[in-house]
Amino acid sequence: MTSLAEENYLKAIYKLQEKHGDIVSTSALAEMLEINAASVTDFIKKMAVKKLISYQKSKGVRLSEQGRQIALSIIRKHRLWEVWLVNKLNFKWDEVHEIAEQLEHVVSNELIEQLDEHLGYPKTDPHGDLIPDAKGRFAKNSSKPLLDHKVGDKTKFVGVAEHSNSFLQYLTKTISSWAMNCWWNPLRNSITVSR
Amino acid sequence: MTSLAEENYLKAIYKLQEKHGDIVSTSALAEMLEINAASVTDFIKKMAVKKLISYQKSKGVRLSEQGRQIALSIIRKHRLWEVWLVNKLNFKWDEVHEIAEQLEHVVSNELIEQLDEHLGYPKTDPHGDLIPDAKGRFAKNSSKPLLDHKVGDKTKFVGVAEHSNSFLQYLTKTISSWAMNCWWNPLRNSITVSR
DNA sequence: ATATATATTTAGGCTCACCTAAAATAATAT
DNA sequence: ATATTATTTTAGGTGAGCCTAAATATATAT
Ligand SMILES: [Mn+2]
Ligand SMILES: [Mn+2]
Ligand SMILES: [Mn+2]
Ligand SMILES: [Mn+2]
Repeated sequence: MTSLAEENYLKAIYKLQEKHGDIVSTSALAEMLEINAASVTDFIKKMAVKKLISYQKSKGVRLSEQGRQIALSIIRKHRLWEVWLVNKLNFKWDEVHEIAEQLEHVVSNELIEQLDEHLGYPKTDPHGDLIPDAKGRFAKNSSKPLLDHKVGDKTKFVGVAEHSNSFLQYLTKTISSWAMNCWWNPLRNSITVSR
Repeated sequence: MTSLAEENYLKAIYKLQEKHGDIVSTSALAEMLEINAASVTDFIKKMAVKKLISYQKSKGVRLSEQGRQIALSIIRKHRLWEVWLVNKLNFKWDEVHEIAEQLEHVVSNELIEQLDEHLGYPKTDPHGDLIPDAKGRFAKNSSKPLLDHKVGDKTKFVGVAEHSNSFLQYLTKTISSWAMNCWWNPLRNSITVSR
């Protein structure tokens, strides 16, 4: 069984691999998890023994295939719960992350598959992030960054790359409805759109 | 903040007080929680310091008002989640307890109040147990044990006092629908009914 | 009342997941 | 190439929540 701490490490490593390429440093992990670097070194050594990651001393870590699958299952749960909170319980998109951080650790395959059905098999979460399927596969994403569009282009807003509550609240205030025409946003590179 | 372990202790103490009166013994608690009695002694001493319970050495424990309120909030969450699992996710009544045991520990008042609304403010859970409101108050219960009825009486089945999965599955097989006429059950005292 | 059985507490220890301080290693600047 | 700085690891330690074995207190039987 994988512990709460392990799940959080796996998710953090996954996200850092996504953003900054293959290998993840101790300090990057420590910063993301808000855990002391010495503790991180300790913990990743144990995770390596369990084959959740590969670890090269003083170099960094990378998810094993097993570790990657677990990380994806956590991300799947997180995003499905966010959809539920927004679509069924009427939460705003800036109110769901902390709650989903807790719900993502509930263990039950039946639960998550029933939830998926209940929600109508959504492909993306309220922030536009793709939801992996039960086997960890993503649908392909046809969205493009807002900066790839010219002024005057008509396009559909589907999600954000920046997830801070303050930015989400800013967008909510600035933009009146979810599906709408887009315009240039002062915060560079923070909105993605699709045709 | 109250930890997962504390929440489980509080809930167990509450249930034992309900059933066997005021004061709860170390061994009863140890048995219910499947934790060694020595560990329980240790833990309840700390809970007493935090004023969650009162504790008299070698006598037993009793919930403080604060402890009782926390216990009730856990029970409220447990039962609301069970309603959700059955009514919205199509689980059977014998499949929800273990999942609710996890969900009951998720912390968010907004979440639980939204959930309550989403479910239409149910008064009872799928097993007929009353759901306390946000302030820990129960509606009054007009149901009566099946044994208080005579053969031939017409009555409405509303819930069970015995919660084991095997018994729930037995009932599901034996009784075809949720609202129905009742008859004597071989398992004494295990069904409650109301007019 | 005394012996026996049962329940409870004390004492000492363990694992998990964290910490700080110091040492070692790697990266960067001169 | 050497000094300085930043990163990573090692060493030692902590608290939460559990354990077993032994000691003590309580209940029951004779
Ligand atoms: Mn999120
Ligand atoms: Mn999201
Ligand atoms: Mn239950
Ligand atoms: Mn129930």
